[in-house]
Amino acid sequence: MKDPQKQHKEQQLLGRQQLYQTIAAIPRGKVASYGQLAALAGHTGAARWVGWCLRHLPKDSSLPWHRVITASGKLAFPLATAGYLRQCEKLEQEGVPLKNHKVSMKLYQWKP
DNA sequence: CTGTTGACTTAGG
DNA sequence: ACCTAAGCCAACA
Repeated sequence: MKDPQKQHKEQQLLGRQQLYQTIAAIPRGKVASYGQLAALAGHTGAARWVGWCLRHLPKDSSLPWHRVITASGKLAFPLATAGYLRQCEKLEQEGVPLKNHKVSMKLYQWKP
């Protein structure tokens, strides 16, 4: 049995690690919103922090960052940007269709 | 320690 | 459905 304080310390030290682990757990063909991931990683309300982390993600990261979209079902990138196009491509590749630049959260949102 | 930033979210209009 | 304003949290300078 670990000390509660130590566990809390570990939770803090985890930080991005926990978030990355959560993102990696998103199954293929499903998507999750920033706020949802933040909450699952133990940082409720830190949706913008999730965005910050992804922005600082190593270029060679194997994380399925393309499965992370906004709560409204739209991609977080502005249209006609390289990031937007890449994410769109990967999502369709995994069987997640985009209707008029939007994903149907009702059908494709990951529910753990 | 204070201020700024951002691949966000929600509530109103 | 689209736009705006305010709220939110962690990392950084």
